Amino acid sequence: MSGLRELLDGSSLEVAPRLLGAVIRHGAVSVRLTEVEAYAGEQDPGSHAFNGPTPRNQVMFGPSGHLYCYFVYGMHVCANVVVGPPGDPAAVLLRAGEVVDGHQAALQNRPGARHHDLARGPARLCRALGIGLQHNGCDLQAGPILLEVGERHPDSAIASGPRVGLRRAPDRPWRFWLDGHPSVSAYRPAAPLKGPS
DNA sequence: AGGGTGATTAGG
DNA sequence: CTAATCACCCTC
Repeated sequence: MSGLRELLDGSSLEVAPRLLGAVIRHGAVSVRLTEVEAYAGEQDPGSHAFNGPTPRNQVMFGPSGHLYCYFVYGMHVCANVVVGPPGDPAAVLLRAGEVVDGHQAALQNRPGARHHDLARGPARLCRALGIGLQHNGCDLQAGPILLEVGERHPDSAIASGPRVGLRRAPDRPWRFWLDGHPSVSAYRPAAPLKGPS
């Protein structure tokens, strides 16, 4: 019945592109995912779980299909879908999407935003959906945040490239997006490491 | 192009 | 305890 388990079956690298077109919903607001990034847990220097379990990342070590939310840069919340079996802290970061329902409510969460900017960027996506730290660990099959299977996209519609904003492992092309979609966030390389120039 | 903001983490 | 870092957004 729930195609959700099939959707989330496999490594984060397999699941990430498959999540494009899926819908994440909270209350009145529904967002169709257009951009995601894969994180490979303890094998991935760019992952929050690279150095093993900590209080913050413990949700990623749990079962798949739950939401991992974290607070960053003093003001922003971002959200991941946990994938992989318990003990394997893999996840997919929800980077951007298009609001397909609840436009009015989303606009209240992000006053003044243009339609294609409402959920353009991981922190904006959470803001538009009203996702906060209180939703960390939420079961996406039970709510209040829900993940729903969406339309399938052919591989030819999906582009990939380097992940955004990482200083560690910036070369892995583990970011996936629907090619040409206006809600896809702009790529910015991370600031260079401090040191001799 | 630059600043804001504060939790989280590793290290002494 | 301290200091560096940070999967970002906004305004200039």
